[in-house]
Amino acid sequence: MSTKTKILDAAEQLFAVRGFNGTSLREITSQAEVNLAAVNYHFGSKKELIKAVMSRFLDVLSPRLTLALVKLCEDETPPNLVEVFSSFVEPLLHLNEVKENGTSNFLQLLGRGYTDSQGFLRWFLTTTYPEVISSFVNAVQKAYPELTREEIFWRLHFTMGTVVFTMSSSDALIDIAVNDFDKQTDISDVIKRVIPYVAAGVGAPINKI
Amino acid sequence: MSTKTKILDAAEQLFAVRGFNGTSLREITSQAEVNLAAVNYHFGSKKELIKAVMSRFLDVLSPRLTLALVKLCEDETPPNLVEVFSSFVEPLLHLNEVKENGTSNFLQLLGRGYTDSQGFLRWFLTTTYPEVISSFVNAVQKAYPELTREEIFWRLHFTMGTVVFTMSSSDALIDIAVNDFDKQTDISDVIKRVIPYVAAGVGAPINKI
DNA sequence: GTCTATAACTAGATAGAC
DNA sequence: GTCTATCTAGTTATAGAC
Repeated sequence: MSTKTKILDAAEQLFAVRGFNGTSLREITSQAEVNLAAVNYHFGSKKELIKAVMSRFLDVLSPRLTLALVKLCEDETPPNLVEVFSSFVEPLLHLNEVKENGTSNFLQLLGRGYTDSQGFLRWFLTTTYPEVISSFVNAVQKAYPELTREEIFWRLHFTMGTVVFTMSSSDALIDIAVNDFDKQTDISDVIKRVIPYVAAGVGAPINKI
Repeated sequence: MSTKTKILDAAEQLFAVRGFNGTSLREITSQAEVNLAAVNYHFGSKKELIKAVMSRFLDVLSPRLTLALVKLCEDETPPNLVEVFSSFVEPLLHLNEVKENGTSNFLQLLGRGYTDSQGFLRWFLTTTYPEVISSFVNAVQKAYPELTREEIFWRLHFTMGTVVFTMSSSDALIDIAVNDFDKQTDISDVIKRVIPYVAAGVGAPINKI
């Protein structure tokens, strides 16, 4: 296993748990059992390392997810919102096959990236992987044509919040669920629970304000 | 204006924008125009300062919100979910009268607190202000009795995510909305938009998994 | 490519003069 | 209560030997 990969793996796990700001290069390199200077040799800076960690997931997820959404829209009959959000399940869970804990790590990182580091990750995501977002907006518009683009904008951000926040604290939530309700739960259960919630939210009646 | 208040005001604003980890005591004291050592003199540590900033809001919000929720549940007819979530509006907007930008700052801080600092704020909130949470769970249960406690647990966390995430990036979202849709928007508009979303989410049909 | 050593800087906290 | 000065420990990043 190369030094580069060792760094990426350690960074991924630590970033997910402690956030980007909360993780030092020293912690990463000591967990990876490589030299501190290796990060700067291989990635140039901490910011570039963050991008590399995210890209490793996004390069796998983005085409799969875009394809699923485009395919759904090709049907004669328009999709419903539960179907739109269900399109995320396979591409997201596929990350578990690429990497141990891939799905959970990725979603937690996404959550971190939106609140740590003043929106730099939002910028990176929207400029580097815009096709995911546009195919998603497209699918929602087909499923619920009465929604204005403005209303879609807001509701997609609410959805992003729901998912990202839930996932960034999913470990704690799963712990609580196991203790309080004595139910074994994992990340795919959480995903299945969140789909009806966000589908209903996006599909809520339009409120004139 | 006392040194203590000057520190609280500066910390509140900086924490909201940059997060707790992302704000140094030096930034706070220099914006407050007080001496660095004053923070430790008045609050003891950065952690205690964070608690003090949050408590200033929670001491006002908590009784008002609890009262509104309890009152709603006293009616003969059970409340609907839109009414439950609408109960939050007045107590939240009231924070604007206590402090300039109070509502927005508080909600942003709440968002920060859930992702920064490994759940220490979650612990602080649930142990110090438990009556808000229990009166909320109670109201939801009255509005939608078919929901199991476990399902309520999950959906309330999804809701927390929606609100907290939206609010922690509300400045950026409002900017985008103003630019892309040419619509003046403020925090109370965002709150009004989010209510139908979360009400529909919590009220979603139950999915057997 | 990988290492040691260290530069250059920032963090939170505190002792002690006033 | 408020100040300066300083401590200790942490940070990212890099120069240069191997």
